Amino acid sequence: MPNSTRNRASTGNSAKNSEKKTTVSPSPERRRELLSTAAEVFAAQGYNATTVRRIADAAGMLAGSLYYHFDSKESMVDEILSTFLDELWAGYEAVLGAGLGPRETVEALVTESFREIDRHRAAVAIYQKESKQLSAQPRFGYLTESQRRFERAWLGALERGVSEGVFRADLDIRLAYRFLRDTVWVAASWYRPGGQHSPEEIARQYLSMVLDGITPRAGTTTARPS
Amino acid sequence: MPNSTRNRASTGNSAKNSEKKTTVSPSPERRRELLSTAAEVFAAQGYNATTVRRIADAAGMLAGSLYYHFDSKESMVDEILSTFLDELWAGYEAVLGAGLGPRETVEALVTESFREIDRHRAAVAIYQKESKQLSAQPRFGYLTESQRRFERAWLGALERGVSEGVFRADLDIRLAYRFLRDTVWVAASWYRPGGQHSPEEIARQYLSMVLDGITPRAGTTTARPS
DNA sequence: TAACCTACCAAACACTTGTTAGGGAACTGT
DNA sequence: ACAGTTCCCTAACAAGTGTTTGGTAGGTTA
Repeated sequence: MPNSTRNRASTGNSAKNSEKKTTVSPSPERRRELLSTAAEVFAAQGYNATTVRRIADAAGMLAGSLYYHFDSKESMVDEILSTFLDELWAGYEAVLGAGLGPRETVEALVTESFREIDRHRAAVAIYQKESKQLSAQPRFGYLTESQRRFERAWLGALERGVSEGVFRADLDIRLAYRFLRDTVWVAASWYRPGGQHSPEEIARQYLSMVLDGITPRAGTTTARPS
Repeated sequence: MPNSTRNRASTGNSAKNSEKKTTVSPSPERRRELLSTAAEVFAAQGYNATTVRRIADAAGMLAGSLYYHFDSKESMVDEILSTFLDELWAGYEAVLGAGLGPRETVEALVTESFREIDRHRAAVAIYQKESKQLSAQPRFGYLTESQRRFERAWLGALERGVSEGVFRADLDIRLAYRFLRDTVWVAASWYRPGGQHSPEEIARQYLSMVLDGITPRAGTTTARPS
């Protein structure tokens, strides 16, 4: 039995959102508030470990009341993840379409990623932990699709960089891709906004390590005492 | 109400295992078999999302039968994680006690980590995903303790390396630590044993990127066409 | 044959889970 | 004063959860 007529259509699948409802439509502002606290709880406890009542607690209401705003627990993560990915790809496409060189593209992608972590750290953490399980369900197919776009974008920049000589040619490029992708996004698990490092500064440090390594480059003395 | 007298004491807390039971003691071999399949399911579905009946299914028996071998679902992860950490630290301590230089220590730690991922990929994946939540419970306090040992070992090597000049001094060392730690262990999420890369080879590539970066070093021509 | 042990099954238990139905208080516009 | 809308509460539901209890087939030992 489908749900009643009171709820809005989920924004899920990050695409079409068409349904005419004249009966009831809860305010989108409250929706966003609730989604924000839900995302926080999801990120902290994990999706499956989070009960609807816990979210309601954090929001200062009872479990059933959440269903005035949302169809289901599932549609909450759906909306959290899809709105995050929409914003993420808006930023990514801006970078990819700017006609930058491969090295500058990688730099811009990394920086943009850390900005996104700064803005949506809860959503990123959820994406990190649960996307693998969620993407099995057809409803969350856009997660798999996004992952493929991701791979194409990064691999493209890396390959161009290798052929242009700005990246090393002796590396397994697929390994390098996973290396980059992981190092950037795991940061969401420890990053706390308002800390001593701005996202741009973290990006700079990460890029410095990824591009040049953690050992001193030519020109610096490699001391070897004892 | 505590559990009955039939089960063995959990090997958890990775330390003392003292209790005299003369009534019943299931064979340790079968225990290990079951723990292995349980670890596989936990790693694939997530701890909370995994039901006891699913584990029993994968083991070819009924849910209740698992309780002949184990106290609880919790004690299963406990034993999986603690035995993994025991083996891990055996390898780590061997490296740390070998009197290597800072760079060689880092290389050995990374290589050892990938070997551990090869052997215990399921346990590593579980550790990655659930340790944060689990460590909140006092039963899993050894997870937090292990994390601290981890930090000390890595930070120590990095600091020594900086003061000896083999690592760059201009990096936030704490950031570098998290960078190293994460990049190594996330590999468990995509690594499949029996693939085209041996753990040692993956370690070599990772170390090459981490130590020297993904851009060409001095001596190589940095082409810049157009 | 008898006693015993190992390793499982069958069936239920108490509890938690996501979700629904109906109602009501506060505020709005008329 | 009225109806309407928004937002939440109370109370319950069915399904699924981890766990327990008692039983039993098959092997080993005496």
